Amino acid sequence: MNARYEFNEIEKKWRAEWEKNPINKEDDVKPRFYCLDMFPYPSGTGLHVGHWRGYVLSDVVSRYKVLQGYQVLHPMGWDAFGLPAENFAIKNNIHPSIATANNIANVKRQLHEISAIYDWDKEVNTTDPSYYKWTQWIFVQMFKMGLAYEKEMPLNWCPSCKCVLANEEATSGVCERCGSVVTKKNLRQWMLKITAYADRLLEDLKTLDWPEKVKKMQSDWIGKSYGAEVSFQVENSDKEIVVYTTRPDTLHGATFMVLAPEYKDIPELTTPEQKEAVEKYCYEASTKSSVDRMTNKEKTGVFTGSYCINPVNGNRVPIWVADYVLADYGTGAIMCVPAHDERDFEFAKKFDLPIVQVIRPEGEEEKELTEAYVGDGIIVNSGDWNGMKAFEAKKSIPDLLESKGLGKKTVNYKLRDWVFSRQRYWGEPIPIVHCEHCGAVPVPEDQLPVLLPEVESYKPTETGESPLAHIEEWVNTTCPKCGRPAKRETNTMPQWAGSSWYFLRYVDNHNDKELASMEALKKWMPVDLYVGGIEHAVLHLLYARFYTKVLYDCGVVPFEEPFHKLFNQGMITKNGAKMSKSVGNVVSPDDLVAKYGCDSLRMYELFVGPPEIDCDWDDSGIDGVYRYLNKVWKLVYAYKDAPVAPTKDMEYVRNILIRDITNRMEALTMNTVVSGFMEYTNRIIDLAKAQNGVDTETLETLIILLAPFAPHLSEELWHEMGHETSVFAEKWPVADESKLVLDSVEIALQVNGKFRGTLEIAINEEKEKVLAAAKETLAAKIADKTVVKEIYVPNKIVNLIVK
RNA sequence: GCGGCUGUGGCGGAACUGGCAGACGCACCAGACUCAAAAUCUGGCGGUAGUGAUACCGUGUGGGUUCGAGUCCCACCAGCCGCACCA
Repeated sequence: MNARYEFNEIEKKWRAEWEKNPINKEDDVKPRFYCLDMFPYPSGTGLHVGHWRGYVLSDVVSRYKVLQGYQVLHPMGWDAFGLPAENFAIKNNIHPSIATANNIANVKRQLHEISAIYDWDKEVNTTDPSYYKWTQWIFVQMFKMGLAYEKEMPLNWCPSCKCVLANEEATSGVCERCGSVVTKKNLRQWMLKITAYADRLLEDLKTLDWPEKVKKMQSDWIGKSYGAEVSFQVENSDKEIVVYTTRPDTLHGATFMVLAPEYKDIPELTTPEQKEAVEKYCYEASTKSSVDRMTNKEKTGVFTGSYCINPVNGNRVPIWVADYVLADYGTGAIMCVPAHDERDFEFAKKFDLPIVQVIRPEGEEEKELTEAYVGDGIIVNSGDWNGMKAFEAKKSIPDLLESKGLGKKTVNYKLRDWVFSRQRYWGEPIPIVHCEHCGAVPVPEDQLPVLLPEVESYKPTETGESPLAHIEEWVNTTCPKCGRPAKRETNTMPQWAGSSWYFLRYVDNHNDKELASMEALKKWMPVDLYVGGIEHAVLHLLYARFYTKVLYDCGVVPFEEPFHKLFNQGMITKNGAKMSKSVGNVVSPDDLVAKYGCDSLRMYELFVGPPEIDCDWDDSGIDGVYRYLNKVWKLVYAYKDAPVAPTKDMEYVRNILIRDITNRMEALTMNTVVSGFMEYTNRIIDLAKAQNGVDTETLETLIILLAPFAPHLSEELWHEMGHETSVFAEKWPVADESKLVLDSVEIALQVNGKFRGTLEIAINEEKEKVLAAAKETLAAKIADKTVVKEIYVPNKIVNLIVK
């Protein structure tokens, strides 16, 4: 054995060996564990130390599970459709598939350098026709189920990507990918009816072992609310306006009504005198970007000249138009109760509309409101309803209205259907043929995949037309139903399409008959641990859950939720900024591997901080773990050949090491696992020096425990200990509780709650003896005082209260 | 604006159900080895006062509960994240 830790040699050797003889063999007797990373987009920049953080974590868990006797599925693949490859293609006139293949090769090389135990036979690539055949197949099923439909409507349009965006991609009115301000464009698009699954997507969140933050973000995004639709008769007309409200208890206080500028009946509701003003207002609203509409919160609006009748008290209610009402939520019309809604209050003040208080805070007198009161209270000024408790009435009134034919109980969601088509080249073609006679016809399943054709220009157009639209020989086809000439759908799918089901494909990735066999799905799914960044809290994770539920409904998968446990690793920044090529702050793992070795970098990635918290990268800390691994090497080198019999003290340290490392592994608090290793190794070294030797079991225990973290070093040391087989064939040790019982314990001594020293006592010593000993030790501090109270917590603390 | 999370040395961070705050590591300082440096090893390392044992202060701020609070409760401040007029 070399006296020095030659990581280069060792890592090379064992990497080659593991590639020949994988440590994670197929074995149907063992229990199974599916540990999944969010698969990467194979970017030209390659991986940086931030990517490694998640991959190391999942690899450590995978190896830990192997040691615990599981058969582990830990696959990797490529989310390879998408804009960067396409933009690169436009710039350099290289086919995206070529750039993608190059990038994959590079990233794969980097992944080999962390020695993650990926099973490359399970690799998937979303751009591979044998993969996207099934992405298209799923779309066809959705079409047949009525979940995929076409619609023309104003959509989020990114002027920079020249492409429509889903609502999830346009939060805050800004393009999720490039940060451009999103505008609206009226286009015919394919939509997926994710709203049909809103309730199940919300309800099933409860069953998931996910960070509460992510669950909350999803439930907020779905945005379920309970309320009522109420019909208001328009004065001197047979028209009705239906509004949605979550506060039907305030109905008597509705003093005006506001319609969204896009509300369809506005022209008929507008009086001739108001016509010009209303048309002008609606036109201006239509030209505003959603960012303007959001940031400019100053209320604006215009009166239509018409009135409707409040159904519960017969009052005349003026009808206004204002852009603070959203056209696509609820009915696009609201009743306004300025006394009890902040926005309505502001509007009423600005346009001098009446404010009628209908809720009085309990225990307070009625008084003039200086701001909207939105809390609970007693209903007043509301006829029969007076005296009811508002928040209780809120639940019962919808039924009351329903029985009188004035409205009905309703539920609403913020979630909108998913805009699913994109006007770009590098994506899955949507497998639909448009026929003049038959309408939209899905490509028959035996003709899938619809291959992405070669194209002369990848450039997106200003008009919202896909680059595929110009390839006539591809576009022109025949209708699968009637055989007459027809045209192919030229939009492609969003990048989310391929990533919404890839976790299903890993379990049976060579299957050309179905997307995955029921048997393989039952065997592996759902994913036991899913590791990835928080940025997908709503997007990918919501879409993947939706896909899974759809596939469950068509009997293709036997479960409703794909990811049992989710772990979000924190982002790694450099100088406070997200690592990116354009900022020039990318820390590449390659150099660090060369300098310190893969094992050191793996451990440092975990040691930088709590794994779920963002942290700033600093190279200097890696010296600490590098020194630690050297220490372990020297420890084994120094003592392996002359073992001593186990001592009581050493057995204690060994078992507490096992216990703490295991507990911390289970909690995924990886930074404390590493510090635990350091702490207990220091204790082993001190003891070894004091007793002039270490027992073999202690050294071997340390080596096995360390194996998931520093696999090469551990494997080498394991063989140095004289073993012929892999350390990963060993069993993760279990702490022997009997060795953790101490004879004596050091307790803290306090006087009036202040720390005044320690005392060594026999474990579970009698109270009287401990107190006597404590008083003796503290004699000088309590000499001229009287002890008025004695507090004794067994094996922990004595606190003497003196006067 | 609403909601959530987080505030501990020069830095990253420990502290299980309230019980010796600052584990572990980085950086730094001193010493050993060396002609010297690097590497390595040993020791020190929250603040103030004192030669010293020691004393007092100290986990964002202010209150409270408790024998005892980083940990529990109330109010506030700061930072980060999410949502963005969803009626």
